[in-house]
Amino acid sequence: MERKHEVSKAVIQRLPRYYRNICELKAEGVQRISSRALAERMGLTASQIRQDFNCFGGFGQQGYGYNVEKLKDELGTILGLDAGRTAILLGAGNLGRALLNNFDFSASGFRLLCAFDANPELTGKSFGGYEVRSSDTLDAFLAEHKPDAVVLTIPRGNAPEIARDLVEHGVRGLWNFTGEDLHLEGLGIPVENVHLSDSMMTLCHLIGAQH
Amino acid sequence: MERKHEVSKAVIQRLPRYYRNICELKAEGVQRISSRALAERMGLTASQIRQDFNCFGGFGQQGYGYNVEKLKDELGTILGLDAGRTAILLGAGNLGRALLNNFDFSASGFRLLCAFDANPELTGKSFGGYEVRSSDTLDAFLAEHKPDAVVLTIPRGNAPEIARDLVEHGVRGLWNFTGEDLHLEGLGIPVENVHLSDSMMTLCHLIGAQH
DNA sequence: AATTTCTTGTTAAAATAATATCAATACAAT
DNA sequence: ATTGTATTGATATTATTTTAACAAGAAATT
Repeated sequence: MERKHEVSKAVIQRLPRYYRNICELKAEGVQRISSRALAERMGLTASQIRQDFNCFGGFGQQGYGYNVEKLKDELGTILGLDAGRTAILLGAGNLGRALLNNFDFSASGFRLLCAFDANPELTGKSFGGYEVRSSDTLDAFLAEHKPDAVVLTIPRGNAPEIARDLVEHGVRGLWNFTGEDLHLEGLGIPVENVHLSDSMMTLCHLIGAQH
Repeated sequence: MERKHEVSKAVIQRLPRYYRNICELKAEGVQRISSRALAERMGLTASQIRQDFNCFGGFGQQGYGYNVEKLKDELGTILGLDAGRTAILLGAGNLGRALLNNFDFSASGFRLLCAFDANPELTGKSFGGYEVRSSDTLDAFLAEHKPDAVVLTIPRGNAPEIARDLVEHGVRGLWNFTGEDLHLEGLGIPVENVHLSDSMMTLCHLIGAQH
């Protein structure tokens, strides 16, 4: 369960995909699976799967494979999905509201507390069951509820300053949709910079690179 | 300009980020930039940037650096943004409509032609200026307009069958939001499987791994 | 109970990716 | 013009990641 050295970013980024596939297997009623079968399903090598899992201590059994139920729990714990983390959303524009209305935060390990927006017309309204509050009340809220993460859906521009301010108020992670890459690793604060267009551009390139 | 060997996936996936930063530099009025300055800005090493660019033939100049305008054009061409690719969107549910209304397809190299949905109530309506047509007319449309890519925003379930069918009708790439990973590399068809939740789960883990 | 078949965890090897180094050369300054 | 400075592209080195190999051990079979 305890990691020996530091686990590489490459491994970490494969964890959600493992988790997804294991959840699917469980839903399909599968009770056990071998690294080989999982590899075939996911398009990886069995070796890589075993080595990845072993970064966190082996939870398989020789001659048997991996118990799906146990594996799901282990991966969930490693991902911290059961750690009861909380988050708020900052910026209830089009993108922010789309997330509020449609994204399942709890499935990603976060309880979303509420949203904030500077536009007074939005104050008091709700989207997806989440209340939008005035940005004026943000600092007080942070001090009182100490959310772990902030979903940044504000327009770009002063995102870096706002991010720094949030971190100074105790925020421990950012899910950044502003389009402006934020780098707070120096402060030890993880940031996930989301750029939907990147994958579409990659696709554009790969279509051209065909044949 | 011509690549020597096969360019690795790691390099390809950095291209959109390079392109973004170069666009920002151009917007800032910067006319030239050295690999060192760009590295500092992006949090990479100068060596990596030079090696990445050189995968496609060096477009820098010794003692000078890279001309921002030229670099933008080169990266744009490599990404195929100027190749005039076309796409359609399949599935005008919440997510599909959010994309139609808000996503800038042209900035990612695609001209979106229209959307399709099986729900007759949506037929004829428009979102973000894109018309929703009946799924019944899809095959005829594919045959006539031969779009390069399909944005898959249908519910999961029969996504694999639909994907295969699209490919048989000439579609050359998929931007897949169904939640079910598709693997058509065997057919030589690139697929970008999008899982927004993956980055949020990664963040959840990283917050727990702090200190 | 003995034997065979699986399958893991671990170690070793190979492949890949990132970084450092440096000669070549363009620009800038004098 | 000459010298000094800056910076690339290429090569070499180092680090990381992936894959392969295999002993150890569990389950299934006879």
